[in-house]
Amino acid sequence: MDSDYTLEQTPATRRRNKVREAILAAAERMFAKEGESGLSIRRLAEEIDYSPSAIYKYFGSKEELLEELKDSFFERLLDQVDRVSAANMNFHDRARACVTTYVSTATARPHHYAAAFSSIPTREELAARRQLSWDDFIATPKGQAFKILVDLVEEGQALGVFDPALEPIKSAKSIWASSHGLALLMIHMPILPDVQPCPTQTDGDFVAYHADIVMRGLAVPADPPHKNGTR
Amino acid sequence: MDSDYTLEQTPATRRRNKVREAILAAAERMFAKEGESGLSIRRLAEEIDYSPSAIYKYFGSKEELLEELKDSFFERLLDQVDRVSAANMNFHDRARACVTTYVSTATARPHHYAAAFSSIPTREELAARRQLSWDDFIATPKGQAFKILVDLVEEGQALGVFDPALEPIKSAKSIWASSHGLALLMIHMPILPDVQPCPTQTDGDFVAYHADIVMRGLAVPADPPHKNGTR
DNA sequence: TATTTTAGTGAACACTGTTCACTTTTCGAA
DNA sequence: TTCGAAAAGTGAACAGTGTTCACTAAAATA
Repeated sequence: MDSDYTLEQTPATRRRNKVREAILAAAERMFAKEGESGLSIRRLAEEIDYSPSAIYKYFGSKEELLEELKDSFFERLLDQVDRVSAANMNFHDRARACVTTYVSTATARPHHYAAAFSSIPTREELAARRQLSWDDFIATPKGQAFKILVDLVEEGQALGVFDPALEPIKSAKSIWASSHGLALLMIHMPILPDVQPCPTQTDGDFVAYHADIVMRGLAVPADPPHKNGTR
Repeated sequence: MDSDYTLEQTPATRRRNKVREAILAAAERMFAKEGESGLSIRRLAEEIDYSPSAIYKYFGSKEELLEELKDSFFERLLDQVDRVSAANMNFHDRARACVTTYVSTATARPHHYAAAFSSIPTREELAARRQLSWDDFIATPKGQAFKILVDLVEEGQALGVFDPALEPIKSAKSIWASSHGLALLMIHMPILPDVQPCPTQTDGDFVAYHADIVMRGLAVPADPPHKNGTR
């Protein structure tokens, strides 16, 4: 136990943190380039001139290490979107910017983003997670990202831009799904944008295009929902 | 080489196909339950009472085997959506059903769907894929799925339901992104639907809700795009 | 200075996908 | 039917993985 404030690090802990950071930096580099399969503990150890078992003095397992990479990435992502959501723009541009920022930050580090949503919970894990309350969820990074969207929808409704009949939480989930989907489609199927006959279109443009369509989906409808269009 | 029609299988090839199917069936079972990490060649061999090396007489590699599982899943998925897209319903319901069918088929086999979009192409692979033409793309299963959406958008525009100013290909990509995103969000973050204060909402309901919002995004807009909503 | 805690290592374990020389079985033609 | 070739299947081995653990060397503490 440290006797006084632990804020001032002893040389020992400073050295230790330095090694830890070196491990993380090398892991980050390898992971960004080759993804989870390209990051092996042994190659990582070789990269930083340590023995493989040394890494286990800093991280409990490879999964823990990866978790840290993913988490810090998602926090960067959250930070970017948070900043944009508080920017000084008119509502439409701001809302669109939230989506485009999210997608472009995600696609800038494809392996990180894909890995951040890679785990498929089992039945038991699912049951366990059901326990956590709304407040607990909102405290997690992903919960905070979600809250940004909920607030955005509510603001849009207050401004009369979004349909007041929509439920903010559901709408936020819809926006997230649409953004998430575009990001992953661009990551895993980057052919799509280029197959179109008019190759003047770039990736970034389509992201904005998609964002606008998403916004339009929440807008005040033209008239009572169509019931025509029968075959 | 076979002298006559190869349609009538010899006992040898029939036996061979039987073993091949047995391998695929066991692999399918293991993969559906535990995903890619839970499917090992050795455990698979044990499951069907063969030696690990025997499997390599039927599949060039584990990746090839997985490819076959993923492909056949995606073809089932495509088939489902294709059937729905040709069903006898009014346009709105049919379009919505395409999305909901896609999502629920995807989430019914989470590991399959996630794996079908798991590969992240490298620079070189990307350059290679850029070569393939629109016609080549449309011939692939994913291209066919995409084409269903393009046709759907064009039909909606012809019916006056969708905004004629939208480009069908871009709109189709937008729909796919939104559907893809919801499917993966439900697979990887199944907490989301349940955190809402009103727990009467079930998963399936939200899929339809989301599908409706997606449709609204393509609908004829209420009036010339809003320019208000300034902060 | 003596002792205890920490940092780091090398060898081992239990896995993995994959290959290859080898045996056994099956099949088609002489 | 017999003989040779092709196919089916195997066991051992290789190279790789994550992880553990007894062990040494160094640093921090008393």
